[in-house]
Amino acid sequence: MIDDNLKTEEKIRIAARGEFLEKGFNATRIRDIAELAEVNVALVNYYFRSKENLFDIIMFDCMQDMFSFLNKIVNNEQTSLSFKIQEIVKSYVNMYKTNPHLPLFVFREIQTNPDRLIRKIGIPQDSMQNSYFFKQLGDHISKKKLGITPLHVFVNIVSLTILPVVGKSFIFKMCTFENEEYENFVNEREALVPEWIKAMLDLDE
Amino acid sequence: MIDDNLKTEEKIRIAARGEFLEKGFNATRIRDIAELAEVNVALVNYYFRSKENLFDIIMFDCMQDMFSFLNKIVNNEQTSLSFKIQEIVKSYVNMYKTNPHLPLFVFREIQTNPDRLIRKIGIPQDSMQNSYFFKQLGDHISKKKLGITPLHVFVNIVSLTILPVVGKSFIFKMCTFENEEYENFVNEREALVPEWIKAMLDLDE
DNA sequence: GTCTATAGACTGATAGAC
DNA sequence: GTCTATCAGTCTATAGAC
Repeated sequence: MIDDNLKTEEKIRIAARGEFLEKGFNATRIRDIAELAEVNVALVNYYFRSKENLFDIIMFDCMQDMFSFLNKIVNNEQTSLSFKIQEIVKSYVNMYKTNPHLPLFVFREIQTNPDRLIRKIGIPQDSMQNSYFFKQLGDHISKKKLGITPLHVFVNIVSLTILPVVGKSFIFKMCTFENEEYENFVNEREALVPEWIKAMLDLDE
Repeated sequence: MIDDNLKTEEKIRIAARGEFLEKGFNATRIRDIAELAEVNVALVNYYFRSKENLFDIIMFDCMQDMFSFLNKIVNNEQTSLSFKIQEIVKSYVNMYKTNPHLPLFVFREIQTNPDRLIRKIGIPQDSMQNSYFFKQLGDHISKKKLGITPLHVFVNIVSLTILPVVGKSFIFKMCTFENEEYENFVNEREALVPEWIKAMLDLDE
């Protein structure tokens, strides 16, 4: 599974990420990480000092994966509203394909231990409300005299895109699905969600 | 916090639910449950035999809370499409107020241990796809010739309503909020989400 | 850097007195 | 039913040999 040619440190990192994302901090054992990485247990502590420290490193990466591209999209002053909407949706659908456990993991861990994360991971507060995207949305909404706020629109985009990922098991519980079918379902939404949002905003182009 | 006049068994049950919902199975310690319930540690095992058994009981209740009202709404042949949409949204917003941790907890635990849950908790498979609600949606969609499926609509309703709950911490990460403000935000959505869904469906009444 | 062996801490569960 | 005391198991972390 994990490439043998990688350095030990990297093998541990990859294995740890897989385990933490799937099981969370408490249910993950250092022994499992070591086994998955095909290295000796003691090496995990040798390279990363403690389980908690290793977790923080993985978590930092995850937060980056979850937020950093978003900041790039929403602060680009060269792109249109509808382009930004498409990009956000596309990015999260893509995340689903490469990292299906990521959003649920991040949601849960922020909630479980918000202090540590806010302290360690430097995502600027208010990064959304001060973004160029929110300014564009605000201008558009007042021009069209719609009875909503930029925040509702943003939350709608995220909701329609991410819930099918974090709530996959919930949906599977009520509807029969093959995994492959579900992939199609999510792919369909990559095109549909921007359409729905644009309709909500009475946005043409 | 927990009423002293309750029977011991009930005090433990309430405390356990609080702990499991907030921290999940692994991060919860029997000792914490006992402390919160203000009873001796040994009594938790006396009444519930094991931590796992206690968890299963709590989980069963949670699944009921999460799914049972939904089945009632979607299989009612007397109510209109738009009424059903409103009811689903209202029920989940209400759940947010009384049980804010419930959806995230359920999502996570179904994913972590899907087998056990499917075995023990008797929610009929396909309950959604065979529901009267899906039939109504299907009829309406083909009448209006819309390019979507009932499942997309249902997922949209759940997404727009539940993501602000499960992803609360995510949203807090990017936007400054007081808890009270956020409650308002969710309340606004209780009226907005049905409007958005109806617009999506080109539904008048 | 990598291994074995083990210390040290924590947790779930129970025996037995009241 | 409730309590104290304790066992048995598991896990992280490290000391020390190679």
